[in-house]
Amino acid sequence: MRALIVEDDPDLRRQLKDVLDHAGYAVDEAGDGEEGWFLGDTEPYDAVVLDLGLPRLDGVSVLERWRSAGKDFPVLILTARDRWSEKVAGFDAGADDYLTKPFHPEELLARLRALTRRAAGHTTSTIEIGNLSVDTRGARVFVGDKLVKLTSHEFRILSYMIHHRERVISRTELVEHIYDQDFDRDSNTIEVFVGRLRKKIGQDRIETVRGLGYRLVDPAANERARAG
Amino acid sequence: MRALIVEDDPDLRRQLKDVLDHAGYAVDEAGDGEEGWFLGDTEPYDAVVLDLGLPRLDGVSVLERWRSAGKDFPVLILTARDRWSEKVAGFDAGADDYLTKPFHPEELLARLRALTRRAAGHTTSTIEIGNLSVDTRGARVFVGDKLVKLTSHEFRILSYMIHHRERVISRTELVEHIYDQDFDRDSNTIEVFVGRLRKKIGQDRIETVRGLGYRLVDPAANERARAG
DNA sequence: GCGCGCGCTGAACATCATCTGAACAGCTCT
DNA sequence: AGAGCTGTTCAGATGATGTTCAGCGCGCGC
Repeated sequence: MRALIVEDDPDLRRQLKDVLDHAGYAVDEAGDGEEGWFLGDTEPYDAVVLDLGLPRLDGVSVLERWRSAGKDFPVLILTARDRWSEKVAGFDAGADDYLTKPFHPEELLARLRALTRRAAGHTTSTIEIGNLSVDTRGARVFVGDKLVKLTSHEFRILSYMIHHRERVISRTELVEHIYDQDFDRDSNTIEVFVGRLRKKIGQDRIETVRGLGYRLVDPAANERARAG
Repeated sequence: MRALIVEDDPDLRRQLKDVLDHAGYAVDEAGDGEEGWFLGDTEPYDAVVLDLGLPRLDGVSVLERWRSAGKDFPVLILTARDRWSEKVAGFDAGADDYLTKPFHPEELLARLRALTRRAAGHTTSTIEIGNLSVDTRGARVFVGDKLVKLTSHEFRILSYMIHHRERVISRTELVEHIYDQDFDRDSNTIEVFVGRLRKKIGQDRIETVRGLGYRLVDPAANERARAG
């Protein structure tokens, strides 16, 4: 974890650095707003501790510049004054947390932990096979860069297949996962859907294994390894 | 946005509810730890305000149970006492922010905004998609540079959608986050609102994904690459 | 090579989700 | 109480979507 401290009071800055150092952060320091802004704009920090009263460029402005430049690291704001209106301004400029001096080192660390913990919780939701990519949250499918419109059931089937890639999936397995309990067992609905899917995403992306079911494959990788 | 208040003092609870109501949240209330835990375990909240001193089950325990059950909504902790050791315990139990009584309503709102904003992966209080920009603080919406007047619920829906941009949002998800506990589940209110929204911000900005729900998109970016 | 069945496909059909306009109800402000 | 705004309900229209069906191609076992 890499942290930036922007604080003009040398004593407090030193104290902050000690605390963060001790907690295992790699710490950079800045003594005024300009320097702080530059560092934050340049280096990839995991957390920033920012004083509001700063020479050369005040804290809220620094924060606004970062945010409008797309920087999204968590920022914890410090101030000596306990004025709620300033806190509100800080929050709306994009701060994630706030601490009033004097504070207890343990509390600063706890807040930083909370911030970095939450910032880490971003996961992707698109699965790819070859140049076919399925965005499971957005319910969208791309072939290359081209958006393909699928109906609800088509998407469910493709989604299930791509979650079990390179495996043969039987018709009944599909039926059981697409529909609830009772569904007419002999019906060729699945075949119709697979047919429509093939038309939309490309014929060679879904292989049919006669007597067993279907398999989703990467057509480009087919030439490479062919066993039987 | 839907919020839960867990607070045993009836006066303070009423005051909190008023503040959040007025800010456009759909608010549920709980008077003790057990009830609060149950609601948080059952309903999908976007933010929780949790008192630490509670009858039946104390706040830290409630929070710990939620977190170990995988609940990841942002939690803001309240306490009358200014004891930092309790704050630290709260943070390490999984709290995202902390406020000491007495507090200024504006500050509570600012902190909640910061929490929900970050939980959705955004850093500033105005969120844009294409030339549509939503100021979550001022509750104002612009198409290009033209101000659009939205009613309270229209704004709530658009606000929730833009916090979860490029994702399909089901009708029930919308209902659960726009309204509090008791609401007639089958009603086409949402459809009516979406229709009115489309009339105000442009037809092609809200796609309907049949059988799944709606998706807020940038109509200009139809051919462009995908997001993660 | 031959026939059997499995799987494919196009079109027709039925259904269901969603949209839309309008009316109604509730609240606030004067 | 009345006017205006907002949220909710309702019913009919509409079109996309799921399902069925019948005919055909073709691989597979014999």
